[in-house]
Amino acid sequence: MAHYQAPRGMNDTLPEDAELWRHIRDTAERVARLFDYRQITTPIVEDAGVFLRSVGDESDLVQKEMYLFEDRGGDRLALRPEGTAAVCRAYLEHGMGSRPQPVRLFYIGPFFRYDRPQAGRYRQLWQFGAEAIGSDSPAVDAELIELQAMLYRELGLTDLVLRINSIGTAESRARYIEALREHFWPYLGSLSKDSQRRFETNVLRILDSKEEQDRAAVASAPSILDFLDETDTLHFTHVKRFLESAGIEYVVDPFIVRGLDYYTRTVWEFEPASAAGQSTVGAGGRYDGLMELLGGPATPGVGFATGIERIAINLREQGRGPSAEQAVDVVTVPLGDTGAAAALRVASMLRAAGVSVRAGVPGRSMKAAMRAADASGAAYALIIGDREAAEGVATLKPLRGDGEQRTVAFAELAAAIRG
RNA sequence: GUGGGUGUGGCCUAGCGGUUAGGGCGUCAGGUUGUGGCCCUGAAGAUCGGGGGUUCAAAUCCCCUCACCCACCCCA
Repeated sequence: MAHYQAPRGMNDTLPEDAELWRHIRDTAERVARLFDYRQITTPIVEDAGVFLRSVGDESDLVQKEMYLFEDRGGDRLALRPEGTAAVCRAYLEHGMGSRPQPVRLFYIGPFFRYDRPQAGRYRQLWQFGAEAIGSDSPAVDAELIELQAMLYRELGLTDLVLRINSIGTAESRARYIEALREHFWPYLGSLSKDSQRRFETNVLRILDSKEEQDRAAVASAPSILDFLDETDTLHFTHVKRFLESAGIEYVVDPFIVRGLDYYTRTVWEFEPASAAGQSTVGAGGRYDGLMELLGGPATPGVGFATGIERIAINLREQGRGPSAEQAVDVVTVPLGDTGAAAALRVASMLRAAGVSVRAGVPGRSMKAAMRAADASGAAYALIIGDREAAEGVATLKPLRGDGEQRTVAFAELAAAIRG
């Protein structure tokens, strides 16, 4: 019979990967707390409107990538495709506007996008994200970028390039889009097929076209930075200044655009210097208009999200990450019925004392039991047969390095093992 | 969503029209009496991703399908 497989684009995380994942998550949470960000956990499912209204009806994320379904009560729900809108919904729902501003939050968890899978691109993906809601200060933009940069640095993920841009307000962007249309209009016939389509759907996307034939038209295109109003320009200037004083290297890339409608002003991306394929490791931006889209009062916000799988991929490529899986301290070698019973008691005693113990399977030959103990990587084998059991002792045998085995009373074992 | 590549026991892989589908790693059991790591022996485990077809004969050729991967699209 045909065997079941995990759903397309969704993966099991096996024990050998878990160590790396835990390292990434622990580091992320630690760094977030260093900046006084506190964890928020929202449901994996939201009212579809949370994303439809905020992310933008026209975006690909909503148009073709969102898992939508109706529950038995007829409510229209969505598997969350991203974190920011959900965090903002929670901010409004719980009246966080009356907390000290900005409210600094981080989250980590699975997200869902109905994409065609590829390496580093999955239908269920894990993201770590941080949001600061309630302040439009450029210092907060810089703080988020610094947090994200520190996370990568702490993980040993060098080789990343930070690219930043400002896409202004909805109004200045509208003027820019108009100017882009005018600019590309004369070239339309010579543009690539994709870009001709983008001309209709999303002109901004033409800017990051990889097509050779689009290059000239793109190179001479106007820059969004020339369309920002005075306050947005000033805001961007301050962000850059703060980054400099924080010692964070960046490049301004006026061609960074965003697929989600809610972004305003600052946007940024971290990419491997040797960029290729699904390479963006994390990206963020400011979203001053988002709260109103969700029906709340005008409230500025800024945040980023980073893909755990993509971090893991990059760490593996660079040969970073935790060096070895942690081995158990002790493996018991139970012999005979009385010995097996005693081994169980000793194991629980040791665990209570904080020593990790793998219970050896009774009934095997001693040779097999010792082989298993050795293969486990444990520091000690603890032999408990009928003979030992009768005397209330165990044979403690070091498996690494030299060192003689010795007979130790049950009560002394924990101390003997800890050395 | 578009175009392309790949798919052999848990993992890596040989075979590429007629083989009992071979090997390595791993797993389990042994190598006499309660002691591992090396070595040796043995065992289990594959209808060759799945389904159809061509052929006297298919893991090997063709079609469909599924999954992964690559380039787009898009994004973390």
